[in-house]
Amino acid sequence: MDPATADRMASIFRVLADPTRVRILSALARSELCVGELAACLEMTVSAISHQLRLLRRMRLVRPRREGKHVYYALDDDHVEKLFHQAMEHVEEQVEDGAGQTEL
Amino acid sequence: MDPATADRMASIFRVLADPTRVRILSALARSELCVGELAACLEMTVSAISHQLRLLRRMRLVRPRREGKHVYYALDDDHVEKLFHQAMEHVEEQVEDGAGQTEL
DNA sequence: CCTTCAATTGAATAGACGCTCAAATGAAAA
DNA sequence: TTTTCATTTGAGCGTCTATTCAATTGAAGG
Repeated sequence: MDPATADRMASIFRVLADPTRVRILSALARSELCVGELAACLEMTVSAISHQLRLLRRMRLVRPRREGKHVYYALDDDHVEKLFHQAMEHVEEQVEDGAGQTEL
Repeated sequence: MDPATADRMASIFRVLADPTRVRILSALARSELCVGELAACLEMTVSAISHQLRLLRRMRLVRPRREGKHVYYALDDDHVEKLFHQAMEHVEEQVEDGAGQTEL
């Protein structure tokens, strides 16, 4: 695999390599939410969430929709949801095995 | 999703969130290779490769096999190969779309 | 036993990343 | 227009991480 392709691959995974982003996507998988709701839901600052949403927007994983003073976000990528669920199964299997630790 | 689960999910993705590790796994997907061969193949130092292999070993994604003075590595996780290929498709689609940039 | 050589390891460095805080947007309401 | 309020943005900071370099390990061969 050429380095450029490897970079793109890594970029995809890097987006999902952060607990906050994972939780955001997980929450949006249940229902559309605005920034404030997401922040409350994850018990984090609005600013922190907004920063992460910027990344997710840039990667086309979420889509914003303005409604009055609120901006509602929704998932925007089927592939990611698939990746997500497959990783979920992987995690569950690892937990059963007592394999791969959380630490890197 | 609870924070602990999100952490485990993120850990899975973090392993694949590095170009070097992606290239290592990609190379091993074609054939078993020893550390020196991998280093030559990726044009990187043996040390750098070895450090990465340690992570991959710890996560049970690769398996070492000693043969004389050489240590041969092979893939050790079906799930990862699936994740890998799905992400590959995702990358290809994004490239077509001209969507999500490599930059974060 | 001593040498050789592939691989591993540890310390150090440089760069990337996530969060916080404060300031700025911008759309809607008054 | 002016105010309000959700969201966005930029700078700063602490942390994490990938690579390098040097030293070490450990198995095979002389």
